[in-house]
Amino acid sequence: MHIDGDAFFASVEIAKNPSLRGKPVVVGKERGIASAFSYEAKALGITRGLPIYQIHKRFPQVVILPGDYISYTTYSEKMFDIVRRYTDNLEEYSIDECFADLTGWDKPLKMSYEKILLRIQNEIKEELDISVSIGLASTKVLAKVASKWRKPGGITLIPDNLVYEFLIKTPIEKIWGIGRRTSVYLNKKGIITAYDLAIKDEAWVTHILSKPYIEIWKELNCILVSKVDPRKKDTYASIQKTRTFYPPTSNPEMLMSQISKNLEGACSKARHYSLRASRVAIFLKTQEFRYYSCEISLLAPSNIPEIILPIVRKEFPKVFRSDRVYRTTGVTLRDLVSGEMRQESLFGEDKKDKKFEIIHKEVDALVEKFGVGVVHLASTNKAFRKQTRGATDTDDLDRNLLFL
DNA sequence: TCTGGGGTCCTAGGACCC
DNA sequence: TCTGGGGTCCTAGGACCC
Repeated sequence: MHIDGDAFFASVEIAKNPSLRGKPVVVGKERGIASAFSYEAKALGITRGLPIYQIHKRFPQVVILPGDYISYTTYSEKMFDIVRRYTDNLEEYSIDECFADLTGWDKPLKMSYEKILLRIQNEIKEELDISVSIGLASTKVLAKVASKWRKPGGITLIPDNLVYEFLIKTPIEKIWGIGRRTSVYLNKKGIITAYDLAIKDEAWVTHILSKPYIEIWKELNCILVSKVDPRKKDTYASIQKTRTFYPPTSNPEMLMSQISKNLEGACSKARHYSLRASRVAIFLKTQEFRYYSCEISLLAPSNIPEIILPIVRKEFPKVFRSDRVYRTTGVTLRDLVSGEMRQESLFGEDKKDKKFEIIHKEVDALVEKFGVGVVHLASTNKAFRKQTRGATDTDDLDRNLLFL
């Protein structure tokens, strides 16, 4: 089974404040683009990623709200708990989607599968006042096709013997895991619908496509590749912080300062989860949306920006060129290891690390209490100043900054 | 669509080793 | 050295997802 919240963020906003029901609602004010919208807003022609200022101008009647991620998380957890009344084998796929394995539960529950889906959908509606669409099939890829079949509020079962009848009506680009690039590629090979792919033989598929797509092909043919995985995800493989700024710039100090801010943010999150990065990647994105990146191995895993920043600064010229104009910077911490640091270093950098660790314990507490940015690296200062419209260099003096 | 932010997984090719 | 064959590790980047 795959459950998908209908216009989830907007639905939660309406559940929180029912006077919004029936109105076009858009969430994403704080990001400057529409990240979710109600069906009424969709009917006006609003699409994902549409800039908020344009929505404001073109559709003044639209209610524009900032995202309230704490509420979304609460609703999400409640939704999953309702599903868990029927099976423990539930995989939380994203904030508004989950997979659950109902195999065999029809007998003990003394209900048909369809009845179970209906019950789940009703309980979510009654208790949370939000609508979901549900799909049921032999594999995750097919269950996703099913849940998308009729939105909002749909329930769709795809038994194995009817799979091809659904796939023949499904354009290949609608399949989970097949994006724009692969669709274009497959179209050129004569594959237009999901059915066209499903009926190819394995030799053809392995010759033409790589591993993830071979798995999709199997799942389209009811061969289960990806099991429902109920393990709660409690850690990260990587932590990324990025920021787009306006206007775009070629100024290396400005860019380094943005990277410094990215790094501080990423390290702060890593410390929160007791994770340390063994590698760190930085990237610059140009006006033309071209990425330039590089990756660096650290001598010892760290989550201390003061330790990592000098290393990053040394690598910065690898990605920077003064004749390019950049709009976004980003930092990714990877190869994260969890737990306390223990390893004694040969050259005693860990002593320095430990000192900063003590400082950061205090700084993290201050940030917790007073908000992001109350204490930050001097190297990040330019990036913070950038946020204030019309700021000038003399603002530094007004801010009465303390330097560590 | 002039396009935000946070993730995951996979592959090609180079460096290096025996 | 004008070089065979097999393997691992690392990095950049592609593609996709929500």
